[in-house]
Amino acid sequence: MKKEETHLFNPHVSVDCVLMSIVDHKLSVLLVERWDKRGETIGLKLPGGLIYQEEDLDDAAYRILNEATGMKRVQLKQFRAFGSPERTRNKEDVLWLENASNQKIMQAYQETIRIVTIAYLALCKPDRKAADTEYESMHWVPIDNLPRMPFDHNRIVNEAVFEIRDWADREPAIVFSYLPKKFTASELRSTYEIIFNRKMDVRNFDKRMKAMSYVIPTEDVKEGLAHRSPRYYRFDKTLYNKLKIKLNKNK
Amino acid sequence: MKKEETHLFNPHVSVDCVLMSIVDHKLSVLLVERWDKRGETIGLKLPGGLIYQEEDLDDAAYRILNEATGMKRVQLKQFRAFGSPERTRNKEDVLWLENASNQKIMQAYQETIRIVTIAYLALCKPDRKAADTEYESMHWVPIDNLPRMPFDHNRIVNEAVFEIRDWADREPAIVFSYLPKKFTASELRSTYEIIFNRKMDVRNFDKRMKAMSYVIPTEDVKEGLAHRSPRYYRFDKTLYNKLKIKLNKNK
DNA sequence: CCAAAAGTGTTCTAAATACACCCATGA
DNA sequence: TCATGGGTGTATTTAGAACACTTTTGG
Repeated sequence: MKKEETHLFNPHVSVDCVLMSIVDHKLSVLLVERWDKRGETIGLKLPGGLIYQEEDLDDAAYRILNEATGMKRVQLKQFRAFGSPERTRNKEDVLWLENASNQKIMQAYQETIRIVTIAYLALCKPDRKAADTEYESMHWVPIDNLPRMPFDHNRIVNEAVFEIRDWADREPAIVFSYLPKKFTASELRSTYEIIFNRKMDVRNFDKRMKAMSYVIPTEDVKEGLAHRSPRYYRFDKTLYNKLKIKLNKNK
Repeated sequence: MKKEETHLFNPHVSVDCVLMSIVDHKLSVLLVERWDKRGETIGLKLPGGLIYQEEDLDDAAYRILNEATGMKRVQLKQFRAFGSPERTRNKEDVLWLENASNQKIMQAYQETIRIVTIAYLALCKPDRKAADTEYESMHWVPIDNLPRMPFDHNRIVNEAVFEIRDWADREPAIVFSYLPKKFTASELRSTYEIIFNRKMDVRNFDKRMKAMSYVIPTEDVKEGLAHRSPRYYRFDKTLYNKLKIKLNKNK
């Protein structure tokens, strides 16, 4: 990391990012490889790390997101703090963290290691490359096939799955952060089906989609398919935000 | 505090509790007086404090709730972490905290004071007395008349107001943690009206209440009023929980 | 001409809203 | 007997769910 020498880590508070996407029609989470001192891989974990001493939590989340994926303009949502003392009981995890953050974490504690982590959530496109090298190797792992992860990362991901559904209900905009600029009706429907893990009726979904006035049909169609060419739609973020403000006024 | 000598504070993470109730028909927040070293009052703040080194966040929240109000069985919900470095820019606030926690906080930091706080929320009955003496003087303050508070407590309370409405929608049970064991239909309606800050139609609310099968009419009536005696209802928590489990299965 | 997905309406049910009058009680 | 809030039903609108067939296209 470029900033490593000019910033001091706060060894008591970390941020973990649950980046979700859909890969091979499965809701998946971005995990990064973890290495020991000799550069041997020792499993997968959520992208995350200690905050800098002078850094806001949200800023730390965006920094870590960016370091892991190169993404900058994704909408991140803080969804929960995890602070059980049990999180850091595993010495191996802590030793790894010392190594990764180039900092003696043990010394910051008189007695017990204790790190509270703030978990963030985003839905994103899966086709981004890591822009930085801290995480040379990132993997999209389907949520029904997670490895055992360090700290309480398994628990964090499980909670995040519930959270993403809630969030998609309240803020449909986040669904479009997964989709490309132009998408077909069935791509949008399939996205909802995978996030909510249930089939949705084609005609009812079509009605629902028509009710989203910020989903604009274009004149473009997707061609080269072995069936009728579907129309492309686009998400109008400006319109969405205007409507949101209007709705909030009624509250 | 009894435990002060046996537990070590973690000077990097605190918990703040937003306890809400209804006082004089206004949604109100419990604030406690803050004193300087000479015992002079220097304004109001949210009940909150540093976590113990070996204490889970939820446990810390319940401890602080209990110290402030004597309450033990209230349902607390973690709703947000606040971690801007700006929170602790005001030296006076930090000096006060050192005094209140009997601990040199400054020394725990190499450079800048930095405390991340996890905010918790509860709705409760306003008629509890403080069981402990850390907060000798607690005050219910209506949310539309908040004083300027230390750290970012004003912001925390503002966010909490949105949160309590969300929460009451998702978990109607919390509304009954404000009400006494027996309550009339109009007391329940008035509670909703005050939480959501809007009038609700009497007949529609009655229908809605009848749909809450866990709100059980009793044979008791409230007497001594200058009008028809209203029936008392009670909240059946066991039934509520059973129904909740059934509903969750459908998800 | 066949396989595969696109596109399209109606009916039913449930939930939320709007709306007004008589009743029981204590003062 | 009056003032005060208690208690009650219907009609309308809205949102969501169930449900099936024809069209377009490439192979």
